[in-house]
Amino acid sequence: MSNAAAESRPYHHGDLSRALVDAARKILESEGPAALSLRAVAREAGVSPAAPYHHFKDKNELLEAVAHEGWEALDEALAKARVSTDDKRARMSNIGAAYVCFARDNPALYRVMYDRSRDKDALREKAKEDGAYCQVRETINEIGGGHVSDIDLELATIAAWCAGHGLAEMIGFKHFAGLKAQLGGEEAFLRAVFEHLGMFAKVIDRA
Amino acid sequence: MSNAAAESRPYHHGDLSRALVDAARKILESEGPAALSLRAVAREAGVSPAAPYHHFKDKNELLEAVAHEGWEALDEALAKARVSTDDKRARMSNIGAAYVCFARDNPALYRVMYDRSRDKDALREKAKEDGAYCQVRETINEIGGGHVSDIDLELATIAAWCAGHGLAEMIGFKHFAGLKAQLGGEEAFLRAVFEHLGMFAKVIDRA
DNA sequence: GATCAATCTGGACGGCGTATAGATATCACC
DNA sequence: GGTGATATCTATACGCCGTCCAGATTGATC
Repeated sequence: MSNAAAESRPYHHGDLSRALVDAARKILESEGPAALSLRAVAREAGVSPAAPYHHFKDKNELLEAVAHEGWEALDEALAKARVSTDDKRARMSNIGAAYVCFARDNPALYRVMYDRSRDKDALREKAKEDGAYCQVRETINEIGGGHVSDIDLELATIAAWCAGHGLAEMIGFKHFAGLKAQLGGEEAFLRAVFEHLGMFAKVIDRA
Repeated sequence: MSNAAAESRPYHHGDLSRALVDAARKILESEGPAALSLRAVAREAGVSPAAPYHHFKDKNELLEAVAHEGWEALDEALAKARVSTDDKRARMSNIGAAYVCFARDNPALYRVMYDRSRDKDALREKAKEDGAYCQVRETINEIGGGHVSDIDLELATIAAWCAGHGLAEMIGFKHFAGLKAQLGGEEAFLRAVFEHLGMFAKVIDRA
């Protein structure tokens, strides 16, 4: 079932860059980040180890493409959470839960996304303009009724993002298993932690 | 200056495992995590590529030893911050700042520490018993005047840890440079974010 | 239909983690 | 104090990795 294109593939693939990104995501999901070598991706796509170099400068650029799609998927997940309710506070909580659940459900992809960000010392530019980061900021702004100063808005967004990321990285830790059971599941645990963070307390209390 | 032991070293090193860990930390600081290969560590220590295998089962076990020392250093940094003031709330804030500053000042080491934790799906055991994690919990308990329920105490500690870790991972992002300047430095930025987190609001407000 | 650029293959290079066999030093015991 | 067992280190080798290059194959252009 793997190596799908091996039989009777024409010499020119047609859309190899697309196939390579798909192959990379497939390997990422099924075998984890450690198994994600350029050669393995090429194998999965049914081409020689050197073929990817006609579509990506190097391995890093391929991973960048994978990460890019990850950010888009995250944008979508947050957008869905954002329109899930009319209650402003619940909306914020839902976004937080959606963020962490995305990381939990796509751990390898999430890892690649952040590893690429770290190398550039930046969140993806698009996320800042109109993506996930911006959605969080806009939601906080709504909660604050539009009266929040620019600097507070930025700080609150950063605080929310940091809290979400921190929780996302640790949600899988075995250490938390007992607590999750005690609270009635992972989602309940998640919201309890958010509550303890007094998430965005400064902005919310002012609203 | 590197490869210090190359000249006239006896056939038996004396304390190679110690030297290997030191070499690893040196490479980590000067060249970053990507350059940290077992072979490079052996070169730095002046031994053959196979020598480390008499002291560590594999590369992973060497990194585990490096991470272990990292956690000890973090414990120490937090302990120092914890006795820095009598004001309970300021103490919490100082611990948070100390945590993030540790990550900022030892980025490569911090990365190794967490990468090892992730592979085990757990924070280091010792941290949970009497290390950094426990120090945070104890401080939160002090703030709460000892009246905080076990479950709330655990949740608050997790919340604090997640927030600290999230901020630690992002403190270096270029995106924040303008905001840092506007607020008068990194530490001011850091405390502003903490404030927006309404850090440990639930416990603090109950105190 | 000839030419040219794009795409893919095969083979090569050095570096990696790791395994094995053999050399050498240390130490325990007679 | 010699002798052997044992711990430590070296030399060498294997397969995998990322990457590069020369050459084969293809599709597009005139």
